[in-house]
Amino acid sequence: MGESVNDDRVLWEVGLPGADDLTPLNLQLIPAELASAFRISPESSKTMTDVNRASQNMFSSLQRWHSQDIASMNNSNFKPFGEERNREETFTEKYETDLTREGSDPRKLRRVESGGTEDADSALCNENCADDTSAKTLNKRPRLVWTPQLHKRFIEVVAHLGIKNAVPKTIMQLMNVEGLTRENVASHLQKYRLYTKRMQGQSDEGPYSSDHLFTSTPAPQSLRESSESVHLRNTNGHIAMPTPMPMIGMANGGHVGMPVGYGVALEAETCQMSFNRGKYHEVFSAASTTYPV
DNA sequence: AGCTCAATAT
DNA sequence: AATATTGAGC
Repeated sequence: MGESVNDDRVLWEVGLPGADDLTPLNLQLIPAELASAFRISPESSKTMTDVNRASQNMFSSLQRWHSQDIASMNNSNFKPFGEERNREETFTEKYETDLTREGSDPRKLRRVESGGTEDADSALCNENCADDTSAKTLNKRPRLVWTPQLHKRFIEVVAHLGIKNAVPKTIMQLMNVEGLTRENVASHLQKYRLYTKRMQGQSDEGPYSSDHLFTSTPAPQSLRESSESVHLRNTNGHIAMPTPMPMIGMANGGHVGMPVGYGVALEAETCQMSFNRGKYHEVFSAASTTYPV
């Protein structure tokens, strides 16, 4: 428990002290008497929320550092997420900071009930909040934007898994994208299957045959009915899909009123992939993966 | 519990 | 148009 913030983001486990061996960070490290004896001004005490937030920040900076290869892997002129660049909060930080509730996967905390904060807010809202129950409390997740980067990883993972094993949960786990839900993947997968089916019927090419988007990426061997992705697994039983990817694809469909910060798929220009007759081409325009009719 | 598919909603 | 949600059947 203590050694990982989230099952999907286990970075290290072996050789590190367990939770029981560590002093909880929300406790004062220096006894009050000792502190005053050395004129150390006491730190403000930390709540679990503070500690969790700090952990999240640390995790995120590690992931940012880690994800530079992802960013540079895409030949594009995208620069790795800059260190000094004003850092966007990750999706997880923004919506799922409360990790204190043990045993519950944070991504399942879809909506949080607000206990009795309807006083001042509801006083301010006069007309259109009757149905909306104060959007703040709903804490709704922005819709996922399947950027080319995300889609590429999706494709890679599906290819790795093979047809039989490419199910939403497994895909989600292998993609290792923070904040990505099974529902996100299921929805995308459904659409993707429809697309591939259409492609099947329309040309001689199967879905995985000549589209270099599908074949260029890692897994030629498992394309055909691989029942084992065992060789991909590491000791955890988790899969060795290396670099965790920060959630960069969240956006609000371009609607107003949403604070900028988590949308922002990389830059104004991103590379859009679209598919025609089993081939793909790249268009520079708005950013999301499309399956043209 | 989870997968898939269709229909529907946003 | 893209994604989410829901519900049914398995």
